[in-house]
Amino acid sequence: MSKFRETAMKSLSGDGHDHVRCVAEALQRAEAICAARGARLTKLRRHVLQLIWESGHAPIGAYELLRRLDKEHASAVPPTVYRALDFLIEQGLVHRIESLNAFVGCASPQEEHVGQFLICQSCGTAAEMNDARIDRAIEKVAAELGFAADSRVIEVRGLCPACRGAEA
Amino acid sequence: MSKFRETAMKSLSGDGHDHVRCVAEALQRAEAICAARGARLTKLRRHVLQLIWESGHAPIGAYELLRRLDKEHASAVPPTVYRALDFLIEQGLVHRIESLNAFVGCASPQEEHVGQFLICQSCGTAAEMNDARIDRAIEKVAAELGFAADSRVIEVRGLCPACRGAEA
DNA sequence: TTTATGATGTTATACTGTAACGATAGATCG
DNA sequence: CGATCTATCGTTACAGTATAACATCATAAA
Repeated sequence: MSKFRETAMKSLSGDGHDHVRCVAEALQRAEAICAARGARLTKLRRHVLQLIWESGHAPIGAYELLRRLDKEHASAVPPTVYRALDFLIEQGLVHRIESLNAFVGCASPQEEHVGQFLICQSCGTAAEMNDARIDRAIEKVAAELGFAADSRVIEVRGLCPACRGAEA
Repeated sequence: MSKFRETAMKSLSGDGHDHVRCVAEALQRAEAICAARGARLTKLRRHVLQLIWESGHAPIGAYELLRRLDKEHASAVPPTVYRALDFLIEQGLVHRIESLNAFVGCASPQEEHVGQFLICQSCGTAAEMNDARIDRAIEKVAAELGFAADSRVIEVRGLCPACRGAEA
């Protein structure tokens, strides 16, 4: 498996990635984290998180989540899903992709980190880099300008290894 | 003037920045660039660009532009302003700030560059870094993962030097 | 001057996100 | 256990962002 795929823990049949298991593990991690913090991962929130992970490492929009949620949760409306998203983001279980107005499961919710994403323009997969070198470079330049950096949005678009290969 | 201010060419009265002149120069640059390319900087497009620059280095939303445009351009509706923005972005005269759904004039439209922004959470000013070190760091990490980087969204939020000082 | 193209006008609508308030269910404490 | 308090969720309404589709107009090229 390529490093990108490993990083993205990508599914898409074959390639050694068992996405059913990947989703299950993500949900288990979430349960454990929330339990440890006394945060309430309710049925609804868990369901939204599951739908996000089932999207297969590709960011998914709030209204698409709503459509999928609706099948088992008739009363779902926009605030329903946005409130769940607010909670999940607050707990670090989900990241928002600004350039897509979409949401993706966090690959390592235990660790503090800003989200740094590689987003494939062909297959839609978003992989987290979370590389300290990028962070340091930004911090350095900001400091040179006297700017106190806080949160960051780092979203790189391009082609993942698999899609690069497929293009040739 | 701080490096940040120099970078942002910020206005806000005093501090040595003549924003009226700054706007005029930005429009002149735009005229020259479009003329050289055979691109048509029409009255409408020029007006939108002017409104963006008059916003004073703080990103401005499409609907706010629309409201301001309306005063001298009664027929303006959303497509009017979005089409003008499409043109201006295509010509590299304006950047879109993804995390704000807003638009800001490009500080150096002559040079090819991805937009790298420092955005002050207090005063709203957006300064372009456009630093090759950040670019290289991202390129390197992406390459290690086998990812072919294309466009980037780099938006750092925090406090500019002036607002840091004011907080103390 | 005709014609082709690009720019704008116009209407309608899709997509994204939030405010505000009421109802409910879980936790907490006497 | 029952009262109370608070977080969660239900519900309605609406605000904000963006585009599709087609008509009309203006400019540049032939």
